[in-house]
Amino acid sequence: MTKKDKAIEILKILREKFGHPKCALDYNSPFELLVAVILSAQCTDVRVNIVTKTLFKVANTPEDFANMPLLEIEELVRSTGFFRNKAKNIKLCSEQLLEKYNGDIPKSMEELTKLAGVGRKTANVVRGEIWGLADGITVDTHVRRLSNLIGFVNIEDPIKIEKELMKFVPKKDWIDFSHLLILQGRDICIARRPKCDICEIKEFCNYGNKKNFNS
DNA sequence: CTCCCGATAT
DNA sequence: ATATCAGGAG
Repeated sequence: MTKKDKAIEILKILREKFGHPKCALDYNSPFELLVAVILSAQCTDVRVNIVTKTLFKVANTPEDFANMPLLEIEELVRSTGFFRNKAKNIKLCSEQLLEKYNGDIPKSMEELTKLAGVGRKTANVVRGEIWGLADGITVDTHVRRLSNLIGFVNIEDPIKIEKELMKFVPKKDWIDFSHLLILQGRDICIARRPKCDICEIKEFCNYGNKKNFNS
């Protein structure tokens, strides 16, 4: 079975399980999504949503953050971890958006990844969510883990993983592919304790096929 | 490569 | 106690 066939089968099974996948981060504007994704680095979406619920009542535009004292932003985002970096990046990114793009979010990958705190993963998420654009595949910690366990790749670098996945995952499925692997990663293929015994895509997974690492 | 870093599950 | 959570910058 080719990797492409495997990917298509997995997509089919996970679509039946999860339906049409959507971003788990709460937001009401492209800018709010951008901030939420910056905050989501090494932090659960559940935690990010708790923080942004309060944060966006205080500030939810580039102007708001550009004018807010850094220490105040730090306190508001503290519980997401890496809070000094994240606060600094959100403020700097807001200033960059105002200076270069009149407060709007640029569409291109190149422009997005030049913004403070915005790497390839964040840019992929924003582009896919806001405009349905995908000239890349979002590779986060879940996509990386599952791609290796399933046997799609045998590397750890997210950029290289993305390039490999793009070779055989049908382009029309790039956005859903990431969403669905992330959902399966949270639900079943948990890093600490994968529930291979009840995994719906076990038969397509190198790891789950070898042995039943259950409960 | 290292550093950033709090909350949570195990 | 320790690994892990929708990573990015220097």
